Amino acid sequence: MKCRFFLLDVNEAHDAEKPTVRLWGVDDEGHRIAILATQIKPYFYIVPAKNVELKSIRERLLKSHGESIETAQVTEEGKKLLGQERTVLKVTCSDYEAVNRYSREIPRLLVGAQCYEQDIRLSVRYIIDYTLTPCGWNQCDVDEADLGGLRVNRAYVASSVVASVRKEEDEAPKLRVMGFSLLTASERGSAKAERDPVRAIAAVTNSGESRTFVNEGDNDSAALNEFAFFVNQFDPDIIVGFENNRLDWPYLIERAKLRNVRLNVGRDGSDPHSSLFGHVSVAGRANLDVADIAGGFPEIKVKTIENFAKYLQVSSARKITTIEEFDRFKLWTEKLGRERLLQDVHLRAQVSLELAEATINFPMQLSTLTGLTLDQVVAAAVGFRVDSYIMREAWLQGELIPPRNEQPFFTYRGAIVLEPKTGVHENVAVLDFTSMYPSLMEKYNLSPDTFVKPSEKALEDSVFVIPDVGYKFRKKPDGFYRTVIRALLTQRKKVKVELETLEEKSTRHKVLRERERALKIITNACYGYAGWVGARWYVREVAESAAALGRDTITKTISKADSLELPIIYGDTDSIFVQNDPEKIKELTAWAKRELDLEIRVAHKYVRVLFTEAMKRYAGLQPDGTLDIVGLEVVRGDWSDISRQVQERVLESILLDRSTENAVQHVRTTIRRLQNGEVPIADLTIRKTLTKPIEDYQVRSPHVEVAKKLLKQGWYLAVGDKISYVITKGKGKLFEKAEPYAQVKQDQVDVEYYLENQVKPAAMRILELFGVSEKQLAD
DNA sequence: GCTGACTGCCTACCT
DNA sequence: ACAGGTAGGCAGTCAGCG
Repeated sequence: MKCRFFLLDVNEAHDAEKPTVRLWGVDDEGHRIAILATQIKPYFYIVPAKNVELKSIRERLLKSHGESIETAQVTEEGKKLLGQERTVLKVTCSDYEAVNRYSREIPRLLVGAQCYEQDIRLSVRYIIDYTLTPCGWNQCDVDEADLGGLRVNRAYVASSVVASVRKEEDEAPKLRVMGFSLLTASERGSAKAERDPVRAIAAVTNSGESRTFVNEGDNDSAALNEFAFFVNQFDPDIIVGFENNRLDWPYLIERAKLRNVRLNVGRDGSDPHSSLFGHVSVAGRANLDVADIAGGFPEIKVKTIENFAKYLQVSSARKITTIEEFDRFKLWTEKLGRERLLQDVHLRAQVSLELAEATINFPMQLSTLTGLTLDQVVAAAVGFRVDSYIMREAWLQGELIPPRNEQPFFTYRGAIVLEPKTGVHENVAVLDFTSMYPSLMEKYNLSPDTFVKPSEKALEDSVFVIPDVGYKFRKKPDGFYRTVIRALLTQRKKVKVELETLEEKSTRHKVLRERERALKIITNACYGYAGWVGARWYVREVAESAAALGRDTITKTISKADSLELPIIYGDTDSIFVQNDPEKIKELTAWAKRELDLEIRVAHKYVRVLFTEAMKRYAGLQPDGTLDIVGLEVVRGDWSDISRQVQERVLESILLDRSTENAVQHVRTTIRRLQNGEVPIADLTIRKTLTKPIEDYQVRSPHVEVAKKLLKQGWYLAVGDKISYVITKGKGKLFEKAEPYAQVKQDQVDVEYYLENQVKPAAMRILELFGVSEKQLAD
């Protein structure tokens, strides 16, 4: 029989006798299903040195591995190695161990031979080889099988190879989603799993169920058991939480281990386990961390669940309040406090669920596009998303997938940034080259397989010579990156065309909008990927050439604008800010299309725009009356709110009201409030991220010293955490006066510091352009 | 012993 | 753990200084 299913998760069955890939999903009728596929066996390729007789290799190989002839099968296959057609040996093994054993021995056994694709896991292999569509519909012939302990409605054995059903318009089935959140509290510092029991676990489902498993005493076994039972009973397809990968799951796993409780919430009965991209994986389900999704919203500076909820305006957003970790234990010991905590943990689960539902379309499209499962694609960094996407492309083209190997790293010259014309400019247009780097890579065929090594000879006419760096790339045939980028650009164009024809509210429009975003993200990351040492297709010269062509492009464009007498105010990488002169802009755009074969679009229009002397920092008034603030303190997460607010008001006064006087007045008022102790501590807090382990820091800086203090007090801190501190009165260096913000009282604040090093500099950065002196602020 | 110029570390930003 | 380019704060060093 045929089974058509929406693919949610893929893993390997380690308990099976032979290598088995398990596909988890939801079928046409809404049944949760598992398909066991044993058609595929682990394999790898051997690329022998050139001019070596393959037959003899094959025989030598089988002879030297006498004991394993039965376990390996060697066949010849035509593949490409960086575009070069090669006949290679495919070694199919009975298990992984054999893959590892043979692929390690082969270079010793056969001089000059190299192994490929031995690092690709079977589950990945399956998705690639059969072009499966995660978060999409797939089908295959199946035979019904015994459930064998799997927690699904139907288990099957695949009797044919699984294939994706290319019907991307099809909606996802109705999926069961569960949000959860953990409450912990400790008498001193952060709760530690080895010491402090779970206080409560809240779970909320998208079918309206809501449970909170409370543990009042020291023994949390019951709460853990009940939670695991509830998960299995509700049987979610998607599990979400906020920072659940980093905090909730590891804590639960550790407590379960201590209490000897099974957290067997996987659909195969397994426990959650840490997985490939530093996330926690639950077999057969997609466990997602909403914090990872929040990471894709750079406009949210401090990635808390509260901020994310407010930003997206999910329905429970206004109910959510912040309870400091500092206050939690005390609240837990009080009756009312405990009620509040329980309400809070429930709300967090609820908000996680709402946030996931509001944002999940994009990761789903990204999953379909890249071939990573939903949980993986959410957890994976950009580089690995591109990696996954192009591995599939490589396989489709018969190109061998190179390993991810360690290599030396050199930086190279990047983009050009222009010195801005300082001051206020009226009526300005920002012109952008659309997808400049990928377009240049495509146009000049920049690719590892077309790159002409300095030692190689090439006919002058047959190559592109890259300006400035002098690298050469063959014009023919199409390079690997060219085919990849072309495919991405074409797909995106197609999606855009279809979007035009759709109702904005239709489901398909929503899906395609996210699909277009996914295509855009992957396309634009190709340049960075090519220059990333971790990339499988890393060739520095490719990225370096793209950067050089970018500089050439923007330089030529500036010359052209000059010759058109179109004044340029500023420019960065692939954009130039010019006087909004539609006629001349039209001419420039036409020139770019004709001479450079690149598209320029008007990305922004500013009624007025203000530049300080610095690059990458400006503020513009948009036609709709809102300010677009770039690079300045207002948009930086490491300045106190009071300085950001004052600078924003200054910019508003100047750009919107055109009144320096109002700006100055506002600064004076703020200074007075500060001096009177009327500015709350929260607005004085400075946040900085810990970017490495404490012991790796070479200097003593405020946030590092505060982090040390917190660690000493027993708080749990990890790389990536934001340290919030306030500068207090006292003697010495700033790092000696910085204190954890939750522990500072109003009268301890070093008002002088906030005046001289926060508020005044932020305000003066703008005001000094208008001849305002610092003295005038004090009046 | 203090001051100011300068350097390097560090974070967060821009395209 | 996609790239390089840039701003700007703070700590620390060191020359110069009656």
